Amino acid sequence: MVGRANRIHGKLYLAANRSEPIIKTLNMNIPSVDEIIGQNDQIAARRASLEAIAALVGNVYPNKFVRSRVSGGEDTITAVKNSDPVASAEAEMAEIKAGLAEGERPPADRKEAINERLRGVGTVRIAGRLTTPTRGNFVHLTDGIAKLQVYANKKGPLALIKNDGAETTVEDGGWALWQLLDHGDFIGVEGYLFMTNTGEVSVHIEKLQFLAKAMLPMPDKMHGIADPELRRRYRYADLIASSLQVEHDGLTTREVFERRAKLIAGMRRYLDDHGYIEVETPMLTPKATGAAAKPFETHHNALDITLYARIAPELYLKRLVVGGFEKVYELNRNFRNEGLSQRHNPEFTMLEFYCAYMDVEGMMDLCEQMMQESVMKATGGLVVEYEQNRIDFSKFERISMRDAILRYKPDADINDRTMIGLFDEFVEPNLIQPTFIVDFPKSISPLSKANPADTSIAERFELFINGMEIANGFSELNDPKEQYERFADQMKQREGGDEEAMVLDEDYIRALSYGMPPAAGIGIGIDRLVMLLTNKHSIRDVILFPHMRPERAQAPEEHETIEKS
RNA sequence: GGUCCGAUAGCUCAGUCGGUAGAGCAAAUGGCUUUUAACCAUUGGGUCGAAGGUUCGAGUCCUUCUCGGAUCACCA
Repeated sequence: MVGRANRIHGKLYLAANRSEPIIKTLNMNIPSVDEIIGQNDQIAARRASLEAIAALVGNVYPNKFVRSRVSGGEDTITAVKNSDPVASAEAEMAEIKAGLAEGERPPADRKEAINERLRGVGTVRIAGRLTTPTRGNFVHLTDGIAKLQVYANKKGPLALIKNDGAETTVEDGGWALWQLLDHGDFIGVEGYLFMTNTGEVSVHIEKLQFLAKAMLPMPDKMHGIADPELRRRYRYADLIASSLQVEHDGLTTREVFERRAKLIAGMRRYLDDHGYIEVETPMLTPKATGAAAKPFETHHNALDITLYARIAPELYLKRLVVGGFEKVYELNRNFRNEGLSQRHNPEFTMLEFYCAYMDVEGMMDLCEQMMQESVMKATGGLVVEYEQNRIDFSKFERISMRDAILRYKPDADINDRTMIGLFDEFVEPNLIQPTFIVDFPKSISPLSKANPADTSIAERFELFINGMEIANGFSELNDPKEQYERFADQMKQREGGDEEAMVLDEDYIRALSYGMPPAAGIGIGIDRLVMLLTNKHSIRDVILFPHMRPERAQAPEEHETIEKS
């Protein structure tokens, strides 16, 4: 411990003499240099606790703790908390207490009957993080999902599990360890279940083992981490705060990402069940194409070529349709070298899928059905509250871009050039409920088939919800000659200064020349959909580790070298 | 990049008209040991984001800078 501290001290000594710490603390429980070298009283106290625990138990970072089985499964805190004996005991106690006056104790015989049943469960072995400060003899442990109260009795038999090398031995003295524990430490306990007077099932600890130390103070249990930057930058601490927090509005950070996982699982399930095959196409590509966006550039040393992080998997997936994958999807990241905003992260997750022999109408039907099923799986319903709106996924409107503009701006002068501008300004913010906008101008849809009835219009749709573009799909252009001409047109715009016009991909033209069946495809922005389902207003709140400015020192010397953007 | 708002104890925040730096929680010490958001008592903890200016005196007023948030423009 001392050696480690000295090393840190030596390494950072120069920085410590500057006016500012090299690790920016920003009002958070993250150590500055002073704190790392031990001048912060709270960290110093934890170090002292660690050393005292080491003297007591030996190895303070043991390699494992085997959680026994209560009813077939592993004894996680969640499993115990949700098990039938615990749930029914708490329900019965709640019923008893409902019939009692304020402060009145439950009848001893009824409580004893409950305890009798709880003892029948036998010994439980659970492990977790201490979520409440260790005053008194009750604390809560959490596995990140559920909390379970544990109880240590000073007088009762309370054994200490020591961790000496590979050996674990059991001795008296658990109370001595109990008194050294800090908020946030990990412990494992063995004991029996009992009912407290206040109606909470707890574990009466018979054996106590120390499992890991929290050297930094835990985030505030009432407020969590309030600063959005710190929540995103120190996501691990934010997630801990999720499990500690007593009161919160809406979903905790953990719940947001659980919901995200459910949505994605629901979409995979839907596509797998409908005969789609999941594929992975290159993320590092020689051409950044398939969408209108600026790419990230990198360099492959051995080949000595420039590669681009993909901006869309579209053209690769359609090559697979050419190759005979009639139903294919990819669910992964795309990268666009553009500004950051509430709705834009440099890397974002998109689901793209393609279905042979289908057109744009069929794709809209499919999109609607898939979204409904996966929204239902993620949230348990089809209506979500977002800001002041109630968004109803049970019906998706379809309206042409022209009609939508006329609805909100009846006197609009609509032509190919003005259409998109009018749409963005007057229509988009009004599209709160799920709405498919159809009949896009062909000129801005270079990969899309034209409508046979009106060749100036593309068979393309975009799905809008709460004023955000969520999905984009079309009948895929499969005429190689026309596709070549559309690319050529894009390249002309590019030369005219439009950096985001699409790049010609000759190999894709070759692929189409082998023949691609009629097909429809779609891309769905997963992050934005998650925002809607979790009532989050920033994309950074639905991405675990969103991109941030690098954390750095504020030392004056370094300011001069920082690029002004 | 433009505009607006913000930065005070480890955390969440007060700080009036410019006049000795505050609370709750967290921490330490002692007490208590079936508690329920955070048991009771005591104690420690601050270069008020940085630099400069006005003033007898600046957390407070002015300028510049840093960092963050909101918003606008491009983008999914």
